[in-house]
Amino acid sequence: MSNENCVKGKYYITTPIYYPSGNPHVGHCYTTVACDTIARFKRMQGCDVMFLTGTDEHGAKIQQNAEKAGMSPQDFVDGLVEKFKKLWSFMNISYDRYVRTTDQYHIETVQNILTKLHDKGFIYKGNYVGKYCVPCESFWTEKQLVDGKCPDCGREVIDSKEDAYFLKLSDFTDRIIDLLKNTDYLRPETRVNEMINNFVKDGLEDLCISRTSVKWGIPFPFDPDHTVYVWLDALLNYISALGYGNNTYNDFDKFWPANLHMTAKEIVRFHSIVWPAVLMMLDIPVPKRLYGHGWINFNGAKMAKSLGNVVDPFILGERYGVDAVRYQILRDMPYGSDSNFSNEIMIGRINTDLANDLGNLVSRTVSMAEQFFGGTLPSEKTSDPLDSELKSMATALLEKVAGYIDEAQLSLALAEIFKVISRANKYIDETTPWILAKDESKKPRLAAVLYNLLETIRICSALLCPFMPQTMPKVWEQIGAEENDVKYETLGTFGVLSENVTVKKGPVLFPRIDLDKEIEEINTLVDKKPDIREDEDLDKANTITIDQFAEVKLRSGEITACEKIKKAKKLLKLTVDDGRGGRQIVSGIAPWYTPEELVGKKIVFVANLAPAKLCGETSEGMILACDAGENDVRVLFLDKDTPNGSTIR
RNA sequence: CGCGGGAUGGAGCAGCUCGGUAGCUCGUCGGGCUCAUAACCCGAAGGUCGUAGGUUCAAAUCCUGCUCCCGCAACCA
Repeated sequence: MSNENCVKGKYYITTPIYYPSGNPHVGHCYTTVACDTIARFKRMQGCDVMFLTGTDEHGAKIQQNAEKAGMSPQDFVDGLVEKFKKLWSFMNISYDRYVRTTDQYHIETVQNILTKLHDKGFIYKGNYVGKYCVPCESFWTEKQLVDGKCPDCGREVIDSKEDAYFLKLSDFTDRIIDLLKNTDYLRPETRVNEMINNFVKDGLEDLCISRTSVKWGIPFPFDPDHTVYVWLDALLNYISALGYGNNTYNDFDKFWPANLHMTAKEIVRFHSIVWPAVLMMLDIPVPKRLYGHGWINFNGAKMAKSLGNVVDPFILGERYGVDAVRYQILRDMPYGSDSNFSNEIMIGRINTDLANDLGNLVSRTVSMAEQFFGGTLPSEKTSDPLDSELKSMATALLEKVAGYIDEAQLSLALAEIFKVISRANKYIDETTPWILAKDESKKPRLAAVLYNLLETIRICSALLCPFMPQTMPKVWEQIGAEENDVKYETLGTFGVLSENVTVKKGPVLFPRIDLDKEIEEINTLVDKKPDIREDEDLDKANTITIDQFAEVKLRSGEITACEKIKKAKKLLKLTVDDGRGGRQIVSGIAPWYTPEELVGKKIVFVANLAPAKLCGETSEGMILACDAGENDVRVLFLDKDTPNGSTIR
């Protein structure tokens, strides 16, 4: 039953391909660690697993960032890919294949598919009469515009009549609705309504899939002036990496359709609508399951003792151990919704679950076997009714865990395992082995108790191995389990370890962390603020001339009136005396300033900024303010006697 | 009325589909034990289940209004 998901003997699981930007934090690790755990579990079950991850390397942003860094885009992404691979190897990610959208075979596939879709009439050339936002390099339909402005940045959009290619999504509205509503393709179910209500219900719109402004992309084979929209490029990785449309790999027939696409919730839209539609166009079956998980939230947790947060997975892994990090992020992610992360939560998990419950259980069990029997259990054993609950819980565990893993409910799988671990600790209290040890005639009973504990540990640790692949083999060494004792087939059975098993105490598996001490150390780490240097370097690399600076006209002014814009959360509407006729400036400082405290204040503003409309209000200029920490802003105020409208230089 | 999620003992959550003694983890307090990583086991305190109504013999659970939070969207000229 739990094998249903790999009856064919194969299991194909994917992470999204990551868009390499910024420093990786624990959030980035979640999807990948989750997939890794499932992949490892499936391998244990005997499935032929293909676990794919990779990077999404095209697009305007990459191009820009490369330019800023003074590198070619290819060199730039090569460097980033190394970072990712280093992280994955550090986190013990057992991916089978790593796809890059700049790989030749992927490009080949994308171009082949474009030709195919074009031939089939699903791609057509249109005269794009939509709106284009230059800074965002994005096209928008009239419907998408907000107050006639770019919905992404709010700037003016221009009419664009350039040639563009479109993907005929509109033909697939009904089939997509059917897929979302009547199959279990998209999970959790709450996302189904969200997608249908927001994007599908009113009919899908054809998707513009070409860009002429972006050079760093895959050119259309039949029109090389156009490059492919990055999302289409990216989605195709799931089949290009199997060899669809190229000759580099030859695994498509074997592994497609994918068993599970794992993604974070914000990209469910592309995976639940565009991706299946493309597959339908190609007459390829859709994947079996798309799972959109929540996010790891970093500021949701109030920090009781003002512990600074470190979210760099390398630092976390070094301090607490990679397995502990893997455990915590999987353990605390609930089905479908978001989870919180903080160093305190992490330390709590390590101390209670890993150190106190699991680590200590192994430690006390092995230790007793050594003290009472010199490490090797005798054959003669006496059972007792007291054993039955522990035994039945341990033997029933496999099926429960396998079921949860098939549903991608990793936190529940872990909870289930730790229930058994907890039961084992209780069992020790019930059976009081240290008392049995004092009575020579009770030795057979004592041997049985210890054996039952070792068996429970064997089953739990084997099931935990996909979650914590580094530490569990150390457990097996201690409890004297051979390779054959932790095979999947043995995990539903009690009594697999040799009756004369020999244990060997080893080092502490998960050291307890002293919370107060750790807080101090973490805070000194955080206090160093290493970001500043990076900023300076960036500044030095991006110098401007004095003439360029002179183009920005800064002036002084006085706020004569101020009110909140009702529709907006962050906007204040300021009336500013600029020494001339006065002007209106809209500013996003409502979270930090009330209108009352601003009236009468002298400020600095940019006088020659192009006017813009924000939430329906015109803004002629921008007032200067500075970031004052994580989530704080301070406006630059001038002395009261500063004349209005004078030039600042 | 843009879309959606949420409000349950100090913290984080489950229960709500199919109404009927409010459960789990952490924390706190008390006890037990000593094999163990000051770990483990037991017990206790602590909740009028956001608010106001309605349906019902009975509502955390169904219906309606309201308040507040959080995502998305909008938005920091």
